[in-house]
Amino acid sequence: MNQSSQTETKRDGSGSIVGTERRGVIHSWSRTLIPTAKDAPSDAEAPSHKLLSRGGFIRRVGAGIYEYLPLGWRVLTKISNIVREEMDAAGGSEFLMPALLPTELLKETGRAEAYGDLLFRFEDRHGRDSYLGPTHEEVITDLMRGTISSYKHLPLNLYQIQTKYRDEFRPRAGLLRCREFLMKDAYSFAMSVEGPGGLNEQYDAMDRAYQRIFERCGLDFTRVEAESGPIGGSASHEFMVNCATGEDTIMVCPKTGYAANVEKCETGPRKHDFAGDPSGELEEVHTPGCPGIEDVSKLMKVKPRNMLKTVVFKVQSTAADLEKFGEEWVLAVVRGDHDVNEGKVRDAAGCPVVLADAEEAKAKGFAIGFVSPRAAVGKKGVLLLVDPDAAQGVDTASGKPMFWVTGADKVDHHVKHFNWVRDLGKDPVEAERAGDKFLMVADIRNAVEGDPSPRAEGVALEAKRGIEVGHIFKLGTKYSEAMGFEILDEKQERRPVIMGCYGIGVSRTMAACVEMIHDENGIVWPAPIAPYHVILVPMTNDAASDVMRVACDLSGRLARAGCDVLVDDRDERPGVKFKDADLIGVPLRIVIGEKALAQGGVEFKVRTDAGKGEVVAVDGVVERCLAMLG
RNA sequence: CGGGGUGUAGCGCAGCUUGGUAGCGCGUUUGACUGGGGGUCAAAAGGUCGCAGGUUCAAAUCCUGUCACCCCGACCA
Repeated sequence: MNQSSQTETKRDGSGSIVGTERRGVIHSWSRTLIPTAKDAPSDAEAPSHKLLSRGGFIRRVGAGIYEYLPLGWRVLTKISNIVREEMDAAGGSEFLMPALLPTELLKETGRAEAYGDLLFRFEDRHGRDSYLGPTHEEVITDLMRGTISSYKHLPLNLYQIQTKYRDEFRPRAGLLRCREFLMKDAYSFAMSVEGPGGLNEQYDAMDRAYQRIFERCGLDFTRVEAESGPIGGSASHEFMVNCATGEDTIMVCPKTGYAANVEKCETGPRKHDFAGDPSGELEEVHTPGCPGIEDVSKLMKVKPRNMLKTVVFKVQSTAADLEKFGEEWVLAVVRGDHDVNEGKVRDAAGCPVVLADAEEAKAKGFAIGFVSPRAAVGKKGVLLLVDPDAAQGVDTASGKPMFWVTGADKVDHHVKHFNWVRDLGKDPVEAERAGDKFLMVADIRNAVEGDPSPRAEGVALEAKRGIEVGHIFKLGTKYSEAMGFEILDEKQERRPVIMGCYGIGVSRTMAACVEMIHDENGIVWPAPIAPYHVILVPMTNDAASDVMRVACDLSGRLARAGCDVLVDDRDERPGVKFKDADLIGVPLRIVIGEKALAQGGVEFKVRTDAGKGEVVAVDGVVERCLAMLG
């Protein structure tokens, strides 16, 4: 086998094994597998799922598991190759790690627990605990600590394109949320954050590479600031394909271009004022079995925006930290129609926090589900954090006293007419003025549409939907410290290596592209990732005909010019071929029929144009294609 | 994990209430006619009705269990 492949290399017409110009492929529809269908499987809902299924790109094997048929694989290969080129250009080296891994690897970072049920775990026949990799930080850190021993080996950036596994509770939307999916993951290693070869430089290089990758793929995308999430680390950006059907919400400042996901998005300054007269006598209401805002809202017929939501956090830190911070609990208060943001609570409190364990909080005297801001007063070591929109004594819209409903601090009860000054247990206006360190007003909620932009005064944030296709993180030393990946620097000091990690959901990108752009006839591929650039539709498949001769000649010329060509040589009626050509979304269609051919022409049509297309001289059509494909 | 739903031919579905010969459309095969946006006619192939028990002379249909899958929610690099 080796021998024959060597021979073939020599037969390559170029006589060289490097630097040859790319030659396109020519495939016949009848000699590949493109099972198009009129009906999508009944479980397909998302447009990308329906169209990729109907077009014969993918086929479902099990929940969240898909076969990539030739058409689908061609698209994935094209995306992968763009990713490869840009990663290599940015200094990355491709390699491959296993997907099947011993769970032992996760011991040092504790991520088997952190991932929980999302991790595909099982025992092999010898009883060894194993898992299928959802990501590979531990694996590569383990590799590197056994391989790299000097700062002279750094900086480095390694990447792989590989199948990943996540045991999603609910896979959905076809390729958009799978249990098995194709992903590119890259990892960078550096000795410093700043300076040449440092993390920041590597991160910026990846940032630029990602922008080029998604531009080259022909995607309309937004780069947003993001929370780094469970992977950990210090800075992070997401690349979102702009698409109204996207699962993720991003916030955009229309003036400055600032963009962030809802979790990360800052808000501009918002005014607050606790002062204001009570809207009425404090009144207790029986709300049995209604700990949630929505239930209470329905039961009491009160709008969520008139309710105060109080969420109990526990400070998560060492005894020494406790001494320093002097607080053990954090009560975060936001308006009922807003969501508390844990990251912002952490930043405002100045220490790590976790959502309190219900039992533990109850033991401390918090009536979980029925807590009010008053619960913070009179207890030792409880910080009261209030979002500006909740810290209002007057309803700014009407000018009337603000009507608040909040918990009654006992199970199954809420109160009406809560007033900050009268009912808190201490005067918040006075407390603020005196610099009370157990009362703070700060932005602690997720941004919503209409919030003031943090970057431009008087400009409101807009909400947009997107599909996350890329994510880059500055990891820092999280993994190298946990796993003892330290090497000597030029001063002979042992230091943990500084890491970054960079992911692209390759299979998700394919689906996101279909979500982003399609029409009632089918998929519309951007040329760089289309499975074929041109589909030739001969109106007869009689091999001896002029039509077929021209089809052969044209496909050869197109391929030599670098176009991937699909020849629809099926014995089907024209209507069927046209419908299928539109469905699979090939950017250019050339119909070769006797009538036009008699005048030396063929019909040239761009996928998104209506009608038959335009008659172009056979001799000029290759150039025309190349011009259109840019 | 909570709520709802579905498993019948490759795909989409009917039949189940009221037990008795397994059906329709698309697709597939053969033949003829056709031939520029999913054609027409004729013939044919293809199903242990998710699986396992039970009731019954008889189960796709009723009962019990089980598995799988989907939708909404919760969760989510």
